[in-house]
Amino acid sequence: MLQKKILAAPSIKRLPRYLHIIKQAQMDGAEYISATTIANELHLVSIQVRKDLGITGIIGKPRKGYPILPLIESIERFLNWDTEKKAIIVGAGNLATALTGYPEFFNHGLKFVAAFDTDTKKIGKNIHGVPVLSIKQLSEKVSELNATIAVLTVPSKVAQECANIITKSGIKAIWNFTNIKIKLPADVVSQFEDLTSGYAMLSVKMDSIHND
Amino acid sequence: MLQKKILAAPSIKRLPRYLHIIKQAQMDGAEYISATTIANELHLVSIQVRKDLGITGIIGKPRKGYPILPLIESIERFLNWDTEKKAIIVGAGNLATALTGYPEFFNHGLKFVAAFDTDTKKIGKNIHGVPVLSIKQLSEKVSELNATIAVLTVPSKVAQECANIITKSGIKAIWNFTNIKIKLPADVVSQFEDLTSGYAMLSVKMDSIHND
DNA sequence: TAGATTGTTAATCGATTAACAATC
DNA sequence: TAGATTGTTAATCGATTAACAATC
Repeated sequence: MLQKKILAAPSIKRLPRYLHIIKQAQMDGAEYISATTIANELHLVSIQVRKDLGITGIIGKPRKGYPILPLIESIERFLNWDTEKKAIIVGAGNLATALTGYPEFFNHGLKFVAAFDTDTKKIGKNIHGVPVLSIKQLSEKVSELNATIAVLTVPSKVAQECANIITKSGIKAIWNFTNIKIKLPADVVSQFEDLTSGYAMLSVKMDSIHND
Repeated sequence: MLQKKILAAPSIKRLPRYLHIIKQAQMDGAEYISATTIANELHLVSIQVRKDLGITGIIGKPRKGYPILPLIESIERFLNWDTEKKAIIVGAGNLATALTGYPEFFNHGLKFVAAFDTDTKKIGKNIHGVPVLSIKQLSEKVSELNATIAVLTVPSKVAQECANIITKSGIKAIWNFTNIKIKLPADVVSQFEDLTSGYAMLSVKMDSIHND
């Protein structure tokens, strides 16, 4: 199998933003887009965009830029956004409702197939068409539905406990929205999403303006 | 005024995680906490924690670590989490419901005072005790309520338009949850929160496991 | 005391940016 | 042609990590 090239984490995080700009250009009827155009839109420098897009292997044309169609395909392939991935969401609260209703995920292959909760008031209902089930059914349903990703949106107190249930079910990827760094077996990957870190950044930026 | 020291963005983003661990230790009755303890909990190396905590100016004790009480105070002061900040939320959808109901923000000085929307079905109601008002009232209410932060959770199509309304109201800090890089006057700070970048990271991590 | 831990200075590592020839 | 843009190699910058004396 062809070894996929390695890209630095900051570069990977920028790719979705590039993709968004490129798709907009496509909808505007463009066939090519230059690194300069993308960079200007995102307040970056063009050399950074050029370097990041190097991973795609798509050859740009001098004076025109990159051909949009293969560029989109290549970025989506790199991100594995070209294949459907079935996800469960553990904790059927407000954040789960926000995430299941966010169209960007669905558009990029992430399909929520079930939500799990302990609250009997929630079980049996559904959020954005996703059925809410008892957490006791998790393992059974994961096998049945072939889910490969678990999104964790439970209160932090039960985060580790839920993570254990998830890993027992055979799921190897956890998107963790709790503020707990959960302990996982070595073969399980996870992405820690910390909303308070963004708030910290904003607070510090606000303060620094006054101290210039 | 004493010039506040500058800390790199990655360090600032780690501070909330440290704070969380330190507060847990405090609740467990500890008076001191070492960089080693924090690092182990977060799967980091102790030198990194030590370096980051250097910004606080709190002097640690050899063999014991840092005194918890002043350490917490100092981190909170650095992040400006020790003062109340009034925020409005623009777009009263699912994400707004999740954010206004997230206790971590409230605990760190972020108080939502009003939500704004264009949907007449939402206007007049409230989300987690926060009144939903017409976006037409935004400017007036910002002055009246002394809000200093706007959290932007509207559909991307209207993101720039809403940002314009926000900046006209005099607000100088925008926490942007849309996937649009909005254009802002130079004196307005913003924090761009991109949920798809986390999804990109998770997808790539999942893929790399199989290609080892 | 021995040894765990701190704080600081230096070294390393990795990401960003610069330089520039090649191209259409 | 002139000039905007690419792709690649080299230089710079900044964050992380290492080293180590000081301390309790």
